[in-house]
Amino acid sequence: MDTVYKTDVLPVIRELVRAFQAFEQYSARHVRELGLTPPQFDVIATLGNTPGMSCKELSEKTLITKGTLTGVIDRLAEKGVVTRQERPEDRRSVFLSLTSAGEELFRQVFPAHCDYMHQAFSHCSRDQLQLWSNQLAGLKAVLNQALEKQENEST
Amino acid sequence: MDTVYKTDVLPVIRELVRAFQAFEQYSARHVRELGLTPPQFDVIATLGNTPGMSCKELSEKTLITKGTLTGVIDRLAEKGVVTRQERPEDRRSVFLSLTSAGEELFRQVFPAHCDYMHQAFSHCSRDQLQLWSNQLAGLKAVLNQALEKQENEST
DNA sequence: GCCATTTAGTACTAGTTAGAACTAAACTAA
DNA sequence: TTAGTTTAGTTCTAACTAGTACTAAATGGC
Repeated sequence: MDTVYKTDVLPVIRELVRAFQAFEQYSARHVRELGLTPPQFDVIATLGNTPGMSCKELSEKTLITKGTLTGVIDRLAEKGVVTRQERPEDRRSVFLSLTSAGEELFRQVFPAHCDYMHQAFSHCSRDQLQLWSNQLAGLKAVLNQALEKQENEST
Repeated sequence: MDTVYKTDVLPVIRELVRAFQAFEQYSARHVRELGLTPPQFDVIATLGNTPGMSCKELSEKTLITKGTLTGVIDRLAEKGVVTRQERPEDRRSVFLSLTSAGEELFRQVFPAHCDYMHQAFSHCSRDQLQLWSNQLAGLKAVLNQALEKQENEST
């Protein structure tokens, strides 16, 4: 194992942040044209093609924290695309699902956005895409490991 | 060039978002312990070791939009770590720089955070870090190219 | 059964975000 | 010069964000 110098770490971070921000800008532009915010799209995409799920489960899948999710769901409920239902088996929990208008919206918006994202990568080879997803998975794992270690140390 | 299927694109995006969020969480935890928010740290790190710069230049380097930057600078000015000065040669522009307290803070906080980030990658080889930064630069370039194309089409 | 703890979701705060409208200053072309 | 345009920064709005505190319900140990 070679020694890691600080000059090697900063470029990784800089490029990660820059790549993410480029993705965010490109993606958000289209999502906003569709009349949604990125977190709202995220929720609709996650609830689509499922019977529904709890707030907690949705939070884990979208990586939106529960405090934030309350507000996002509020606004989607106002638009009439998501409903909250009580769950008799656990009365603390809320069952979230798309309304029929929500399903309709999902069918419109989700494939359109996938196509849009797909366009950005139309000139990339499958091998390149494979390499990116593998390398990013590795980077993610390293960071999550560091995060876990940090969490254990702080207790 | 192989045909790119949609199933190849989504994993790249998912892993990019997950990797970025893992970084954000890990990094922000330390920044908050230092009494700063991530954008505030970003500004101090960018102004450190420079004579200062305009709002526009700072905005370009940190990727914080000008509207947001006004508020971030307001709060840093209240803390007494950043100052706004007029520029005689262009009275529309503002010259931002660290105060001596700001310089002091920079010298404390910047190396500490670099060390902290460095820890996360202590078990990675230099080759791995090189590969990540190269691959991320490539991914960023593809996304920025798509973004530019989009901007030209919408005019 | 009862108390302590955990869990699910909401409420609240300070700060960040993008985008659009706005003000003032600088530039540019006729 | 003078009108039109561009540029720098601020202001404003709606929405998101993490973190913390809170309420109510469920669970676990005794």
